[in-house]
Amino acid sequence: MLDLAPKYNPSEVEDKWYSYWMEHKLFHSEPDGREPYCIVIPPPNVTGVLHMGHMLNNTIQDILVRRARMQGKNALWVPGTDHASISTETKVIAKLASEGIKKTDLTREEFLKHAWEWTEKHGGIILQQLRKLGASCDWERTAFTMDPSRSEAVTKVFCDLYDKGLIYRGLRMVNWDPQNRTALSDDEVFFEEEQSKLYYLKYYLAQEPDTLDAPVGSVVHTDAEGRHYAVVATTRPETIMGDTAMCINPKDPKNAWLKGRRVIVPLVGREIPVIEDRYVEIDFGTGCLKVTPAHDKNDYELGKTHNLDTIDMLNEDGTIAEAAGLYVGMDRFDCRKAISEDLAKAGLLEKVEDYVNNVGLSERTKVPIEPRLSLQWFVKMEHFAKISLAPVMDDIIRFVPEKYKNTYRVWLENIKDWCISRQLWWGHRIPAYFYDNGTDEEAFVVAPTPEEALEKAREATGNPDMKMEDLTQDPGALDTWFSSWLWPITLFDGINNPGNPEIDYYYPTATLVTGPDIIFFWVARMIMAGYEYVGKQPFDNVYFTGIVRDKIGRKMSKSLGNSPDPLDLIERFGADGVRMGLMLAAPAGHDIMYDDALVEQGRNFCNKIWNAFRLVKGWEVADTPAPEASRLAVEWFEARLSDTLAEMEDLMGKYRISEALMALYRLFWDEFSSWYLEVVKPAFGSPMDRATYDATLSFFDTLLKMLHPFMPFITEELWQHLYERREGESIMYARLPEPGSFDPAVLSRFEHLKEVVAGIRTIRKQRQIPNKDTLELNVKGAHDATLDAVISKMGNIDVIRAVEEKSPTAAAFIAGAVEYSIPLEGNIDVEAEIAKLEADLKRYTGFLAGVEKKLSNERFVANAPEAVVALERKKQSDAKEKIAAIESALKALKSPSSK
RNA sequence: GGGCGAUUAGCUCAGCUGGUUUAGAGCGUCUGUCUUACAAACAGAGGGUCUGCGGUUCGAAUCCGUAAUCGCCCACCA
Repeated sequence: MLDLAPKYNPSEVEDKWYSYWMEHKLFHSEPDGREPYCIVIPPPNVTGVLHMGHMLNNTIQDILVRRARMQGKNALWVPGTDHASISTETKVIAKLASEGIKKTDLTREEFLKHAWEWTEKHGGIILQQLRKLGASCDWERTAFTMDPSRSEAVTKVFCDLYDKGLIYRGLRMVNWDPQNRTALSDDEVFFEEEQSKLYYLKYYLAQEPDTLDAPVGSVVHTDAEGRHYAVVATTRPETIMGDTAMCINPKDPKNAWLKGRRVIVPLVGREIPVIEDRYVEIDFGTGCLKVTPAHDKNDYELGKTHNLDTIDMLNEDGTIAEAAGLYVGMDRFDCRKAISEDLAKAGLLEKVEDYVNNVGLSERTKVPIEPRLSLQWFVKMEHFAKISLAPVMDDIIRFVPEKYKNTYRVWLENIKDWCISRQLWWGHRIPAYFYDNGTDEEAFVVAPTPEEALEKAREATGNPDMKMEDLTQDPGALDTWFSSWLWPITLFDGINNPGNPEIDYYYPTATLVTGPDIIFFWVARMIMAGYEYVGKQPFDNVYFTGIVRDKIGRKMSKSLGNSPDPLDLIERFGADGVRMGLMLAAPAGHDIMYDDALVEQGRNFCNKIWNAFRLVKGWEVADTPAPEASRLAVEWFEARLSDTLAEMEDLMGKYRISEALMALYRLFWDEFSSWYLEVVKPAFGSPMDRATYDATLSFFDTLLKMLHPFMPFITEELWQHLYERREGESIMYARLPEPGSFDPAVLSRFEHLKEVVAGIRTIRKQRQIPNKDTLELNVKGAHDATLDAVISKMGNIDVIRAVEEKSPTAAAFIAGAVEYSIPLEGNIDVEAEIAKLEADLKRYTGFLAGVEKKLSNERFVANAPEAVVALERKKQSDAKEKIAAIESALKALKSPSSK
């Protein structure tokens, strides 16, 4: 016996093989004459650590890449990381804060120094972790979204889009994150339900009329002194300092008495007009709306329509600004509390109700966002929407699962301009230069370098003496996604150096594997950039993974502590086991409920493969003729292998990876180990004939190749034991065989055989007959003797005899329409046998009745396709035969002679 | 408020354009077995009428309608 441990020990082989692959540069790819197959990694955050989502996502990518490689394609998987502007900057600020340093105390350069240090310290950990998983990335190509080549491209694209009129700068209502003090795009805001309050505030009339001429239906509020007021319901009383109007619906009878009047903002004392707009819902609250154009999107629109003043009363950190006049410097939420108390004291608060509303939160910091009017940079999206819709709808880019096409379409059809500027330092700096000391917001030029900017500024101003010091670069950085959307292009230098051999060869990439949560952020935008800058789709297929949840369906999160550490799992179950376990449970687009039981199954499978190999390699070989049973098993398994190869090809083409893996799992475990190996296994101590041995090794070889994309380490290890091979060779580059043709009858015959053997085993078990004891098998009916040699071996049968009638003392079972029986010493339990047969009889009679009902229906026979009718007739005759066999068995049992 | 998707064995899922057996798999369960590759295993068994209702059809898990439940996306009415 070969010296292999009885259990597979992953830790002994994983690092060894990963080093081997690296040492021989087996992951590296260069353009050549072969068909390319390229995947670009969705770059994880540079300072991130590996979590279960990455495990799933990267396992899928590795499977696809390894499979392509084994199909003879030039496979390339490009790794890299994302600078993750907001996320990283937030982390750096937190780290500095812990050292007592405030961002505002630092210059831009100082801050960036800290950020780079942080990036270098934590950066790339995640890529190291991916190696543990077995990821076959071409590490020589590791990229970073903020390295010089990528940065140059980003700047270039910004300038180009600006020149094309697709980027503009404008004053807009944007989502403002007061913690990070930056603008966010709409996609970076998520909404959460919050228990809040609805405050009803009193707005007194500015001028008390002598007589109030209120129309019918008016709801007029009058206080104890007879003064009139309107009531406004708001969730944000702290914004009243920014009120510049009150708005009613022109068709609202309740508030018609307010038309044309002016009211006084409570506490503030400012007079504001009552305006009318159909935007106001008559039935919400009191039908009166306070209008704060500087701090609400809809109010801003109202302000524009009605020419209202705008009072910006919040600072960028969310505290109350000078312009408010009151509560200056107080935090917005403290102010809400204070103001509601003050309003109550002043008798200006009518009532407070509990209210559930949706609050927009910053995706990164989770703080409530503040709609804020500010000057930002935007990408016009109409053009991009136009060029990117059709390719997905027409399946030039195939989405798996397909349902996301819809999501994509709806988003593009309602697209809004993309706010790309962030008031952050960590990121690509906006290449815009102001030349008027910041006094004129319009006085800027956009250029890739300061030198070119100066040139342009001189031209624009007609002042040839302008100096570099007169230019001020926009302090802002670009949205991270403004670099990510170029990823598949910039990895091959397709912006700086268009038409170069690499971009021509690898682009469009084959498949993008990512989560549906970034379909808008990233997938859609890559498609846009792809068409704009290369004129082609960035990828042919997009595979959307699900979310990894815990076994009761909760998202994995740090706070719940329900997220296992991937490296710990790899330690405990082996990388192959973890990969296998995850993949078994992960159909495309389905969330996966993670449970250790899954990876245990994966580990067990590794062990099964390992032990099957130990068995095979432990055999002695002799030049003897092959036994009949072995010959038949080889013929059968060859067919079975081809069958599964074809099935897997089909499933993988549809990205049904978990099903493909399951097919393979069953092939290896049930068919190969439980049947094939058991049939060909020589008696203890006996050698095996060479023909069967060679066939078995060749089967094993094919199985390892089929398994390799899913389980790279164990397959490489065993493949090495299987053959002598030269240093540098690897199963990674072995060719996956094409499915051969086979006779389906070979498979169906073997399936029947399994039924017969199972029948024999059941009888053995029921009667507690040891496997060692040989038995005689009697056959009544049209038995196909082709596989008798196998039946004999697997059932430990010494004689197979055709009989006219079953012996009265034989235990019987029916397989197909053949009655098999095993003569036994002593009496059989006639009652039990009869009961079992009668249950069968009932079942088949019922089945036959169903079939015959169909066949006797003239309309069925007339309307159904011929093949279907023929099939029903076949079912009918099969059932009849079976029933006849059962009845004859019953009759024999019931006849007095058997008692 | 709008849209999309789901509901099949204890659990996780297949079942593609309606007809291949009155529905399949893996895991789990139950019963035997330490049978020299593997107890992380072997052998055997049980388990669902396809969420409810209605319809179309010769025929429905599969198509249509409807109700319920769940999930996701978009919008965000103060």
